[in-house]
Amino acid sequence: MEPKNLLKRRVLRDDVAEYLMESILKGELNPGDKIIESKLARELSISQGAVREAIRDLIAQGVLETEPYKGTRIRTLSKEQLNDYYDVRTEIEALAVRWSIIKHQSKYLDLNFLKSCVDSMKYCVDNNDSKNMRKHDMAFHLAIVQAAHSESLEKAWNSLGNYYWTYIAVYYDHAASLLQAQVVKHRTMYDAIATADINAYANCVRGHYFDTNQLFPEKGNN
Amino acid sequence: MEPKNLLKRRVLRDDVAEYLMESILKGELNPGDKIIESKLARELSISQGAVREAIRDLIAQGVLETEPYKGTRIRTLSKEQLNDYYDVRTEIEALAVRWSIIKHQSKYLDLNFLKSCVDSMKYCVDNNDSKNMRKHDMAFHLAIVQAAHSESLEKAWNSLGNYYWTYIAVYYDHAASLLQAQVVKHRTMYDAIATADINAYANCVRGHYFDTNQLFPEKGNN
DNA sequence: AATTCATTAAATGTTAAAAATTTTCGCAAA
DNA sequence: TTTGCGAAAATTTTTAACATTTAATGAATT
Repeated sequence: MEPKNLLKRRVLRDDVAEYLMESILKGELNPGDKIIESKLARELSISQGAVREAIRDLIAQGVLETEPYKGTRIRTLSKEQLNDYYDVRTEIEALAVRWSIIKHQSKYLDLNFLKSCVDSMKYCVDNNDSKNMRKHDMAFHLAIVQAAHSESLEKAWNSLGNYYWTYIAVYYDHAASLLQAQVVKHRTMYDAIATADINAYANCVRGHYFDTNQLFPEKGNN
Repeated sequence: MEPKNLLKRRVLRDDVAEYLMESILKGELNPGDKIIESKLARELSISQGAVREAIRDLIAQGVLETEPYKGTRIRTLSKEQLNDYYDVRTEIEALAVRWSIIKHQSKYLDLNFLKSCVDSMKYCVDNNDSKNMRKHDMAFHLAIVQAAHSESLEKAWNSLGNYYWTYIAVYYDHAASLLQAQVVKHRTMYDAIATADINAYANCVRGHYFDTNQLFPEKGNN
């Protein structure tokens, strides 16, 4: 047995970061919006320092962006940047599948869990619960990345701000038909992994482009 | 013309982070060593808050690691972790070369600069200047990653803490013969890129393992 | 009308000190 | 010798106040 840290101590910055993420995911905060340290600190009845630390962490996760003395904003990506993001994420996940199969003989690949994720996604779509749908979506992809059993690969993947962007994409475009298509696509991914067909997985996961013009209609600056 | 930020404002945390990196690179701080905020703050005659922010940034870059209320240490990697790190880095750089050639027709690939990096590396090796040798080494690899013209890919690459680990590997093993071999290897990489031979590059850059048992001899805890 | 320049308010960066937690160390008991 | 307890010291976390910078406003000037 590995002596893992079962219970991690939580510090204030973790709560703030979580609160911010929730606000974003609930749509209360949108890409481009400014985050004012002092205001947020007052709102949560804590000090400015804790907020600053949370902000710094979210910047590292690719969710926020900042410039000295200018303030912090929720990161916005142009359509080119968003497609670039998906390209990189796709390559990393494809690599994860390859390694999980080739390097570790699928030792860390929990097919049952992956299947349950897809099933849950379908359930959520049928019940129009797009929020939880995204959670299962993320769980699916995270499980794949972790199956590669590579700390560095997981680090690289996390630096992309997946949790955020995966949500954003759906937030702006939650047509039921598209969600259904997502489920189908994930089922295909699952099949590819289950049969250890690395090429099939790569092909499936690639070419996953959004009509980002539709996602981010041009609008005035704040 | 793109309205880029030519001059970025510097804040204290940047100076602190730089100071810490220098200390590490000079060998004054070693993997596993603890960093005490209050002591460092006194040493630099600044407040503890600024140190904390710098630490948070270096954690994101994979250089430091921390646990709530327990403090911060310079990250140590087991030999398995170090090899894993190189595996991931290698894949990302190979991908960068592929994209720089296929997606952008080598538009952002500055062959002259790459060549100058290799030449500088050779010069440093001949003059036994391993420190600057590493700088040119890093410049070489960074240029390759940037040639892919992918913001997300560069982000992922940066999250690995390359600057730090590249140095560490050499710090512990600076046999001249090994440095010479490094130059040869980089020349081979350059040739592969110059002739747009993606496979050759991938083959060359792969299998770049260190004898990490030698690099990190077992020793007692601090 | 457009531009420059002081003034001012708001936000970020920085410092310093209090509060909370962990670590250390002495000492008694098994 | 080892183990366990408790107080003191060291360190991290959190707070609160202060300093600096930016952005906006408006008067003065060209």
